[in-house]
Amino acid sequence: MNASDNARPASTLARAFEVLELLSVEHPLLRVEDVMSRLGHTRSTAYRYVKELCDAGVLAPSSGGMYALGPRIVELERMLVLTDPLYLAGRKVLPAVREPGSVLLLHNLYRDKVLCIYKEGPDSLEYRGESIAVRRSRGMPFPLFRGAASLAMLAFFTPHRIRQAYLRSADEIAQAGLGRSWEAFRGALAAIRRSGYATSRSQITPNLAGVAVPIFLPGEKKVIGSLARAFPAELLTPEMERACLGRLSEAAALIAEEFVQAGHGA
Amino acid sequence: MNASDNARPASTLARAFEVLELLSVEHPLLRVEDVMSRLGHTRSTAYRYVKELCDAGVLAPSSGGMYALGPRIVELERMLVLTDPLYLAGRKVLPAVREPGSVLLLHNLYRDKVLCIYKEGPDSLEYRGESIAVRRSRGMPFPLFRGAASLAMLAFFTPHRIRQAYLRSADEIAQAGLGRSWEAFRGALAAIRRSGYATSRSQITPNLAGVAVPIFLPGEKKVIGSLARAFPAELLTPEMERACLGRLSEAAALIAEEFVQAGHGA
DNA sequence: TCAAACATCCCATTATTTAGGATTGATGAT
DNA sequence: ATCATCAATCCTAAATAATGGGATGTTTGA
Repeated sequence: MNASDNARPASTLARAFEVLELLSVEHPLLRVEDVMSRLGHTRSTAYRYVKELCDAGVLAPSSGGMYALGPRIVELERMLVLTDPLYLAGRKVLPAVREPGSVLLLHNLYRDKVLCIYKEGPDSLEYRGESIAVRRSRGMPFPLFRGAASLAMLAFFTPHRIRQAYLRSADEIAQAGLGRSWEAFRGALAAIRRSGYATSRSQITPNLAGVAVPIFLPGEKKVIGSLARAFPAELLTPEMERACLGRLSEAAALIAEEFVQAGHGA
Repeated sequence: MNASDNARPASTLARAFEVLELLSVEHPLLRVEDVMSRLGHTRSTAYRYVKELCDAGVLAPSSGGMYALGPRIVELERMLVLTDPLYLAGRKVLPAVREPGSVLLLHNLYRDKVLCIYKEGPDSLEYRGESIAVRRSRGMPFPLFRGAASLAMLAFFTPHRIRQAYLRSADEIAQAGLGRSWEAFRGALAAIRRSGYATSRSQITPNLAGVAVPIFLPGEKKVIGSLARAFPAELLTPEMERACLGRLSEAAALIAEEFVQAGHGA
């Protein structure tokens, strides 16, 4: 859809950060050759980027000319764990409000992605003797258009930003079943806003469903995240949705309250 | 000692990363004003750095013109937890070899700092009814010249790198009690190499002592980290040191073995 | 000792960053 | 609503740093 798709990022910093995008859980090591071929840099430039990222500590030489993520990441993540108001609020509130056997998930916005930042509960749900793994955990990114946790935030974007998102990702939105037209999409989100919560079934993991509510700052207005509960898909009846909603909303309000307090800590 | 201390870093990437250095656990928020005043940038430049770091996801706007660390950090740290061979090796080996009530710590090199990357055991040690907190945990950085975990790595640097470290940090080394001269420092490290392990007492936390061994790649040679055990200072007698050493060395060898396997995983 | 792979250095050319002020955009109080 | 205040972006010529291509060091392992 977009004409200029693989255009060079404008700034040096952005180009350097592209190097980190080459890494993934499946391929945690990279060679300078990769930087050259995949990003179209010359040898000198590739080595310079890699060196500077190493100097910054976000990349580190491994063995045999390979590079991996560096220790600065670990240091920074520790700061985040000790200071991020949303994470701290979740950590404080969720253990107390969680019902035994259930799984609660806290999510964050991340440009046009959604990031899971906290999971409270077991790593799998039991249903009829089967065990369904809840793969989400801190640090996992998700698409903005799939899953209850994402929709609960998306629906409360400003109208302008919703429009932007549609224009950029109409095809992805259609694929996710959110509507094949702007009208349909708009309608789907309006429905979420009216009911105050979002649901999804098997959108990301088969047999797994979710109910999610947005988390607002106490002064109503901006969404700072979403709180979701995971269910075995067959268990999530409309009655269950409503039963669950009250507790989730309460918890979301508590989190928002704690968020404000933690945020003032510095 | 160094003449040109607060010289401008050469590259824009390095300058941009300086912004992240302004953040700490105590001050997790920064204003653009801070970037201007503390790093000596103009308004435009400060805003541009902040914007580009936000675009990269390592910084994120908070409220009221403040900025905090961003979600990309969390995403990257997750990759590290799932792929870092040293961390994975520690996680696999240490729970099994740890004696009840003891605390084992795994450390990493990080340019000229040392980073704790894994703790196995309780958050505090009990001794004579008192509870001594072991503050180390994943992500905490430590100076290269203090603490057993650091010394166990430092001593096995190449002679050239040891010399470099001395030239750059003679004063810090003297303060840490590692010797007031090059000869003394060299001697202290030689002693550690001969015995194969390092100890420290109350160097970082009062009443806390440590014994640490380096972790070598199986093909002898490069240090990839260190394994330490924390003790109440009064408990760490010379006999205890020796008793502890065998177990630590064994564990270090196991970690090295696992490290190689994990490293080949990709 | 040598070869092979890995990494850095060099430097004229080119493209990006920079400063500084004007402009636009958000927020909140009156 | 309207204005005042702060936050953030936009604009330009001049200053500065990034770039590429090849030569040159540096490890590593036979």
